[in-house]
Amino acid sequence: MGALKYSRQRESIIELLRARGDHPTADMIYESVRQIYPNISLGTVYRNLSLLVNIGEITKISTPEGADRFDARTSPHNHFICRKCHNVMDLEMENIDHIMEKAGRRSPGVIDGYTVHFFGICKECTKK
Amino acid sequence: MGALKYSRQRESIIELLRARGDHPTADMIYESVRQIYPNISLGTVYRNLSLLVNIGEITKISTPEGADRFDARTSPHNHFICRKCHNVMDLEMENIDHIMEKAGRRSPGVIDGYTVHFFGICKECTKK
DNA sequence: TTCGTTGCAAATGTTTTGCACCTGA
DNA sequence: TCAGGTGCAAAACATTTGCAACGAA
Repeated sequence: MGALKYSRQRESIIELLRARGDHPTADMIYESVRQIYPNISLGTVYRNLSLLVNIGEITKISTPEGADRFDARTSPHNHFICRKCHNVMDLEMENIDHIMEKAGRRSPGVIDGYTVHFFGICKECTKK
Repeated sequence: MGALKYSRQRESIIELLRARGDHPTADMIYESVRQIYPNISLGTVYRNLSLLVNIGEITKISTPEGADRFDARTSPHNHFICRKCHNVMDLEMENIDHIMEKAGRRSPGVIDGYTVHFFGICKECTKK
């Protein structure tokens, strides 16, 4: 593949993702960026998101419900997913990288990473 | 919702899932069950899988690549996912439920479960 | 000029659903 | 009998891709 070239669309996507601290879907990002570049297409959003994930600039979060989420925070951290509203939230907790070593002992392959999703009902949904 | 009624299709799906120890997609299950009930439809497979997941008879595994996988093994265990062939494999390892307590301390909601996916290259793919 | 990028639309892959008929209890 | 289950096909989603035009280097 060739060298990356600047694109205001891509820049805008990554900036937006950094500005909002949450974990929007491609479509949510599309709707947001559209307020600045009304002509941007959903395809461009998907193309750039996938490119940014590939170069490690952002992270993709796949959940059992609905579309994939994207995260500008690349430092390792875990997520809480609400079973009711399906929102994905950051989870501040001490490092648990030791589980990788435990998993590696009888693993069917060499482990180079992991993701943990914690499930439950979020505070907002508990109120209702 | 009303009471469950016996159906040979559902029975066949769950038996098949228990027989093969792997984690097939809905379509793989469809193709397998079709050898016994050639008239079964993909819709029926999806409907039953989702029903079985809801009553806790089986488990659904969502991965970043491709269709969801299904697992007849309901006792808690973790999975290894190959970044190359995207196969999902069981991972025998000591219990790490303690991470739930750690996560719960500053969680944005009450945690009632979690899933861990370990990533890497499986033994088969390493050979190639 | 070159080649990555974009907008648009069509295509793909996965999963859900409406409906008329079938079947277990 | 009758509510749940099924097959079929269409619909609903989420995501990818072909292509001609555009734009950064």
